[in-house]
Amino acid sequence: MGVGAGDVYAGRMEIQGLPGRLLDELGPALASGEIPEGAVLRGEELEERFGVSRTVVREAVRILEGMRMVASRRRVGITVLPKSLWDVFDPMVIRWRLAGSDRPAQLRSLGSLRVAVEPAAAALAAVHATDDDRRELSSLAVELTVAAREADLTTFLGYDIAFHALVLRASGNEMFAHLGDTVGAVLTGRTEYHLMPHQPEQYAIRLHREVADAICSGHSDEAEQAMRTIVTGALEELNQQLS
Amino acid sequence: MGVGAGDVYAGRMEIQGLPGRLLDELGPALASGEIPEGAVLRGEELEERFGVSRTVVREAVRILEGMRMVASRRRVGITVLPKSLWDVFDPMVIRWRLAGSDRPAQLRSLGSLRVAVEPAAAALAAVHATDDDRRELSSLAVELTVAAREADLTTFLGYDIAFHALVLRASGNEMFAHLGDTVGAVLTGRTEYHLMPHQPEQYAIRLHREVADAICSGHSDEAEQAMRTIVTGALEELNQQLS
DNA sequence: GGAAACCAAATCGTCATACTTTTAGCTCCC
DNA sequence: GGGAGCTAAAAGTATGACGATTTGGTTTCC
Repeated sequence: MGVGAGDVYAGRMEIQGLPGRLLDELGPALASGEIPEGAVLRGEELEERFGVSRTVVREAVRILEGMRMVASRRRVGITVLPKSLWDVFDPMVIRWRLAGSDRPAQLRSLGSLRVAVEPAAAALAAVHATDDDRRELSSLAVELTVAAREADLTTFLGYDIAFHALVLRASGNEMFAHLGDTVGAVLTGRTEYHLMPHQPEQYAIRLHREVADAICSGHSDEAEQAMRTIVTGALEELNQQLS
Repeated sequence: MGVGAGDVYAGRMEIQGLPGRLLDELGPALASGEIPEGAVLRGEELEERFGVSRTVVREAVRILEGMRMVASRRRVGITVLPKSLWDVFDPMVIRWRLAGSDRPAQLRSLGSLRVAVEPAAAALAAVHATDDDRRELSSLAVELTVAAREADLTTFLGYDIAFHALVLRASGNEMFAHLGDTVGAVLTGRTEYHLMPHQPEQYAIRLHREVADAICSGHSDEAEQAMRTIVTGALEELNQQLS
């Protein structure tokens, strides 16, 4: 059912166990700047602070190290690296930053990224989408329209996310496809923060149907243009609302 | 000296110690498909195979888990997740894939990504670049030209990487900036595999100077167009060479 | 004979501890 | 004052023990 294949691994997106819970504390603290760049933590300190064993702390720190958020050095401790080095494409990092104080910066960055990527993805999708993709896309465009008419924000959000994720996936480019979740996070964040527009909704909806139609009929340029209008519009609204 | 700030942390891109060495073995093995999707490893097995302790294996596995390449489950073992779930933006994953059997796919994906992102970055850079950025860019364009004329491939590669990284950084978008290393990896991979063109070189060089000039004089559209020509050209050549 | 409940083994998860290695920073000597 | 060497602090690694959980077979009851 639904969009993706491989639900076998669903819900496995988070790190499990105690290290996971530690990350849920540390990640946001780092992203919010509560623990600032350059700060130095000691493993033992973390053990005490969170009441977990060395093993757990070390594994959590290793993961943060994998995201290039910290570096652990002997005789020094665990240093918080400058944000410019962080793996800003890592879904966890994105979520943490969206939840924290640099949500505006994160939303702006993601907005520009969407403007760059989604039109290209739409163009590729018009060429590479499978028949199933095209069917699903049409269907989503319709359900999107219905949900919008009924002003059902939650349902609408779900379909909107699914729509954009599908376009990205249908592009046939694995890297674009991977941005599906990221875009989903943006859309969710936007809704949560009531940054959704009310007026231009209708226009945006029509553009979504346009994208779907263009992709279905293989019109690359058209799909690209319509998608570009959607995402540039979203970015402009964003910049406006973040004043 | 040179491009970036913060050389304090230079060379800290790799995971340190035994877990790092384990990753150097496991990562490529996973990326190449030598250990296929769905395969199940046992921690103890890895301990023996690499002659390291549980601690080390667990930390390495945690990192792989952070990249969503594997999932560890009780009573089951360490399962290799489908490639579609891998954090395909993680620099390590990219390097492993570029070194392994799906280099072609990886290069194609990255090629498309560049086509989407770099023109947008160039356009933004024309607006947001600092004076220093602009000076550096001009200078790089010149050195690029010189190195090309002297047919010094290694030097040329270095400047080329620096050039594209600088444009991405000067865009003022942290996510674009972060793709600098990635693009660098592509360019390096392309050179290593003798996928560099010989004939259109001159044209490409001129385009680089055009990009630099446009950015320096704040001509967004011009910069975007010239950059688009560069990257679409690169992508076409790539597709051709990978037949 | 089949289905539901149960049990046991396998494997990861966590903890505690001991030992090793690295290295920042101090001391002491020249 | 500067450099060689010492010291101690912190992470890195190894190991043993136990806990938690999931799977899959086995038993039991209808």
